[in-house]
Amino acid sequence: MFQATRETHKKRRAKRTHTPKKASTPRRGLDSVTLEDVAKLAGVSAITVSRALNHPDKVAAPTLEEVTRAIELTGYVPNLLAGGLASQRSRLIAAIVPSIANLVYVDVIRSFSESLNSAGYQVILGESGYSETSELTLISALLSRRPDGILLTGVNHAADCRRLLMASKIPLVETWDITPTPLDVVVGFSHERIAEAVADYLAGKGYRRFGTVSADDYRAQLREKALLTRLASHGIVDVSISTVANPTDLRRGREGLSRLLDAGFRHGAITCSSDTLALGVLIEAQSRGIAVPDDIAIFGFGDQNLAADTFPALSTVRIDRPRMGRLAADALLARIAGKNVPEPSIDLGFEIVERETT
Amino acid sequence: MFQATRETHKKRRAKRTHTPKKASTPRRGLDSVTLEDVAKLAGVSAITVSRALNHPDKVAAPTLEEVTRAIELTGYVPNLLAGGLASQRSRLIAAIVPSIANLVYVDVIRSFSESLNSAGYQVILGESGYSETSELTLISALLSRRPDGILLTGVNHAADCRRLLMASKIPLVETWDITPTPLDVVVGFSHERIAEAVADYLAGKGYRRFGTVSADDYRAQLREKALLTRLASHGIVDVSISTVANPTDLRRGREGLSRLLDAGFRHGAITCSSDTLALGVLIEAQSRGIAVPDDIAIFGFGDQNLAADTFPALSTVRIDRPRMGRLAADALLARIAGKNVPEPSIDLGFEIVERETT
DNA sequence: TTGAAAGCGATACCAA
DNA sequence: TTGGTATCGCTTTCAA
Repeated sequence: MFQATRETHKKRRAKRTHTPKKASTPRRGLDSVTLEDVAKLAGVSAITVSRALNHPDKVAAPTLEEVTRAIELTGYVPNLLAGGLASQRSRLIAAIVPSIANLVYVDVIRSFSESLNSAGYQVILGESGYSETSELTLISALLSRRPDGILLTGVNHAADCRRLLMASKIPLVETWDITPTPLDVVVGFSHERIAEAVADYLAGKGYRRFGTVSADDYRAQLREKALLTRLASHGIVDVSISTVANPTDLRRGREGLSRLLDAGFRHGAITCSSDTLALGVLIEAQSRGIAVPDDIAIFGFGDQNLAADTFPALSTVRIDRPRMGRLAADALLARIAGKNVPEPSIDLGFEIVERETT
Repeated sequence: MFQATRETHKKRRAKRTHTPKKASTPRRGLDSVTLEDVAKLAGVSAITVSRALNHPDKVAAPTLEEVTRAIELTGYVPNLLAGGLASQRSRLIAAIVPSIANLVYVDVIRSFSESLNSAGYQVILGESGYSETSELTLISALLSRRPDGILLTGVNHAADCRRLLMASKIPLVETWDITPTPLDVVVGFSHERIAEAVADYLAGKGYRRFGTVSADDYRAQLREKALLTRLASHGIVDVSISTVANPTDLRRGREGLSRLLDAGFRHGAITCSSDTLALGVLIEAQSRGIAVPDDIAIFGFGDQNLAADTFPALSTVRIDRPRMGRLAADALLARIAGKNVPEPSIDLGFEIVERETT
């Protein structure tokens, strides 16, 4: 039966050709059923099927029912390459993260994707961090899919990236940082302000000796630098620094503490650029019989589930990552809808989570 | 200058129209430069530019150079929606994982993506695990992008999913499990055999009392069941079971041990469905002053960096996840190239990693 | 509410 | 080695 439909269809196509040639090879797989096949079966035109799918409210109820039945019967799967090309809307969102192996970024992407999925979009991920391909190459590759929107991590991008992104005119949201001059919209927080808050907090508690265990990562270093500056303004300059490679894991945290101890650090406060590192430091401390937080206090960052309630000796800075993802999605959807977001710079803020008597 | 080019182009288009109408709205953003614009500038035809991009070896060197220059000058970004539609090759691979928040799956996806990226493909991820949308919906959504290949996690799929996938005729690789009857190709290992090996190993060490801390997850439960069966064949039936929710994290591991202790477990071996859980169990044990592995021995699964060298009290089962990703990519590429993979069922195997005197 | 015709930007096929 | 022409499957615009 579909065979017959197929033939008719083929003939019509052939007729349109001025110099008819051999019929093109029959379509296979998913494209063996097209909108037109569904339309034939439902006794309507292709465009009506398209409407039934994309604007069901613009189609009469009985027609809609007929079409729906035909779609199920044929097992029709829309071709979004064709649809996207025709409509100039790919329903694709590109998201660039430093690493998908880092839970803090993944948390954001998950809530971001969730929001967008329910709005009919799919998210395609690009990893910028630890690969050899430049960010420009990555962005170009993603742009060739003609995404309707883009999520970027951070607010610092190479000049050629900025240029390309601006030229593309695609709605864009930057995350994980804040700036008064976003490319388009930004949803994030100030790493400097966080570092200052932590410095003030710990200095206020009376700590005078400090250690840091930070990942070799742009934002981690940003916080560390701001921390040192602020501590200095409190008159504190006795800070041991340990930088560890990405990705951060417990082992690196353990190593970080070992190195601080090697460098002569004994008592005081240690700030870590992630909760994973903080936990590694805690584990190393415990295995060496160092009392936490009595001998050393440990401060993390991110409020990864890890640290939150499970390890009462760890204080940390809470970032509402799911919220960042949701707000980023909302902002992007608004921009895609053509709205000019009233506030292009959204500060999520943060919260210092105290544990025990850090 | 491009402005002029634009006009010419428009006119040509208009001529082809039988009933000429208002010129269509000018293209914006990325599509403001098309293949044809580049071609004009390079003084060749569109198809030649296309060749220069996709089959540079089929284009004369001087032409290629000319075209390359024109591409740079114009900032041309190919439109893969159009290209994919015309060529029936999207250069997109869909990968479905239970969760992107679980490092073990991410490890595989990363090496998988890396291989595919260098072969000119992009990977689009779908999360099947913890969402409300059914796997069928997810697969349909991904199929509408017309991927050239698909990666699936696991070998058990609902009947309607199998049907849809078979009908799509898209090359497919299943992972994380093994079966003599894959849908297409499978790269993985036998969870049963692993569980049996662990059971034999621990029974051989003389352990007679067991506890398990397993995630509420298909493959974890598969292993647990096989473990129990095998232990029973060793005459061991004294097993306390603790099932924890996904995603597994350290807290859940701690809780798992607490529950086993509540249930009266005191000495013996504990097998965990992930290294994260195992580490949580270890941490809880240490905080309670329980000696590991003297009082209780802990066995993990996966050889997550976490456990490997950093925690010498933990034994585990090593799975070569990056290799799984690479092999999956290779198999998929072969299938896309139309080759019939000689061995459609690739067993990765595993390795028991002993630590201290478990 | 529905349909006809004209593209969307690129590639395949054949011819030159 | 290069180019003309006809699609690819769908949506837009406009008309009925």
